[in-house]
Amino acid sequence: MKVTIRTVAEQAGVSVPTVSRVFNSPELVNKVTRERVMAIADSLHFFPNDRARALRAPKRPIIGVLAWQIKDFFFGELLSGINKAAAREDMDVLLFDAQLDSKRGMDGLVFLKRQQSDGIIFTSSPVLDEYYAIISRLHIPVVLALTEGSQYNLCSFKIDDRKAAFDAVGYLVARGHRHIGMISGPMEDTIAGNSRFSGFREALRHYNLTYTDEQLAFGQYRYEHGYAAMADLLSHRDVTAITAVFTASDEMAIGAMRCIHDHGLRVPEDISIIGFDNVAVSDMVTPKLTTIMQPFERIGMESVSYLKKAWNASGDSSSGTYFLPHRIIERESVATLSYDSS
Amino acid sequence: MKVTIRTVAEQAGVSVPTVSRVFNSPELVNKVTRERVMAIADSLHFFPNDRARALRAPKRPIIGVLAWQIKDFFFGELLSGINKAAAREDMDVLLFDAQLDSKRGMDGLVFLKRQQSDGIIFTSSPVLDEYYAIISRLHIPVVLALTEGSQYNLCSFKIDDRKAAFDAVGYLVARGHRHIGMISGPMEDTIAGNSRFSGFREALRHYNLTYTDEQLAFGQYRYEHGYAAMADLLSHRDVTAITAVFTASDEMAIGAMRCIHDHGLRVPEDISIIGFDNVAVSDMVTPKLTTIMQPFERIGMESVSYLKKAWNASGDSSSGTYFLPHRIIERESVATLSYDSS
DNA sequence: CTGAAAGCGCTTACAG
DNA sequence: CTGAAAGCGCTTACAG
Repeated sequence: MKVTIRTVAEQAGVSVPTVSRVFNSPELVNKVTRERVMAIADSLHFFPNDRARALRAPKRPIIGVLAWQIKDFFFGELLSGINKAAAREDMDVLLFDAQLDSKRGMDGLVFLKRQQSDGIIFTSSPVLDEYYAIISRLHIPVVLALTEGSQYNLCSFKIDDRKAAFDAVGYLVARGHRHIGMISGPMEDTIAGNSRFSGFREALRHYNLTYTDEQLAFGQYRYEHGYAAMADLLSHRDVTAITAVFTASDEMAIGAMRCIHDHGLRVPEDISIIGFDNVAVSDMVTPKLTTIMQPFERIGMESVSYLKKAWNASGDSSSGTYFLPHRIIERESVATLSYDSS
Repeated sequence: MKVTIRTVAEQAGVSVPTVSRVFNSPELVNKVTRERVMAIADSLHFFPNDRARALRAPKRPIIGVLAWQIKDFFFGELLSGINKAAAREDMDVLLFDAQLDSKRGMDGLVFLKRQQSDGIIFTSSPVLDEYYAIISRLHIPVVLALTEGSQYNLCSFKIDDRKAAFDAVGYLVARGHRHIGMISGPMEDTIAGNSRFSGFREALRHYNLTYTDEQLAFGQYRYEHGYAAMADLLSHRDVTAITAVFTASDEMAIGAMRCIHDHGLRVPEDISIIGFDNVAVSDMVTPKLTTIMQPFERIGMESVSYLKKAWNASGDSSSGTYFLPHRIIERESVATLSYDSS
């Protein structure tokens, strides 16, 4: 029933090594034999077992990817970058979806290792001590994408979240906004939460803008959280007088825009919104969302290059955080205020 | 450098089989030995090679998934369903991204097979003869998700696209629309293109509505295609008098809504739109999109169950197309017309 | 309870 | 040009 290299050898009346050679170094085998073997292999629908082969022969490198949640809007773009780079470099990629469950994430790390990954790309979720405990025993290079772990001496590729947040506020200020609110991620999230908030806070100070707690609301990055947080912000508008809101994710920005709409106000005429991510949908909503672009595909590709370098440097791979350039994508959700309104 | 079961055995002063037992049937080995081996394995950071193991022992089934384009909005949901079901059933999943390239798709099929997939879920792209030529030699069950291949005797899980399109028109008619346009996928696409158009056409006949070529425009499912197609439809509005448009994908529907907006018209007051898919974003745009829901996660899960059944039935797996129920999700993009407007 | 032997499907020196 | 032998990392009867 099961057809292996051996079945082919028997049918063709040659030895197993000969069949192997037909597939791996055809030039070493006599033309007639080769063609006979090929024909037999074909008629038997033989496919070599790549896993058995990998046991003996040097194999294509395998990149393991740990996804925090595969459904995330940006994950597809990140993975797409990983896949493109891997295809170009003749590597295979193995994916594991943690489904937002950190226990499952830890299992995933072990799974990827046991499946012979030669390196791992760990995405988006903050590195916890429990994760690092595992990572450090893996003895294969691990690179972080869209998250950071400098305290563990891990290398990561991301944008400078703090600076990007600072720039978002700067953009708003340049357009005349002086009262700016923020919808932030949770502070426990050191990357997309805390550091984006810090950049925001720093910018307010830098530009000498007022700040009170009523200018801030929180959400877990999803649409409905953005909606609820905006409702909160709107309820304090009499005291805060905000004319613009910076949001820690595009999805929350879109929720916020809807909330504004439902309150009978308009974006950007009454309130301006600037998002964060530049996921594909931010260009599909009306008004189109002005936002901070994260180069997801590029981050995926850089992560792959890093792993490749780490293998060659075998052992002492450089650590540190590599900031890839972010950029402001100007679209339709931010209005320019005339000066006398400040 | 490389630590295998053998390294552990040597360090622990036991044989290789004993180490193997410690990991696979710990109850068979003496407690002290077991604990010593565990300790050594731990200190050496030993992880068993699951691929070598699979060569000898009965392994967890592997499901290969061929994605047509991983970035597609709905693919994440489909894959999420596959992953959940696979995790529950103790199966592993292997993913290959064709990146819209049918040559790469064919390579992917072979890749998945050679990597020892026990079954394959083939997604979304129509089955071509070249694909089937490969599929038929794989000798493992292949199930289609969101596409169809009854001419090849393949089993598939999807919704009844034709019926769903018919229902979309029915919904519009029930709300008083008599002049209905469509933005269709390409006719060469037998699933999302041709069959949805057929359902549309049939419904027009069934409800006795007029039809001319000017009521139809085409696009490749993306936002910009929807936009362009809508511009086309709008340019003939003086003759077609359409008050509603049925669209073959949500993404095109969203593009169409933007086009209407840019022409100074409003959805749904001036033109109603009904989409197809119910991807996550259709609930995030304004107006929220009324659309046909495809149960992506469920389709993913059913595909997994099918493969499981096919393995047990070993050999003669049932073929045929299984239609999962679609549903109309009523949101904000369709207006109810008063009768005298018809 | 533990080890020696055989083997999973393949590859790669080594002879001839 | 081709085969016999050894081995990749592991597991599983079979003895003892």
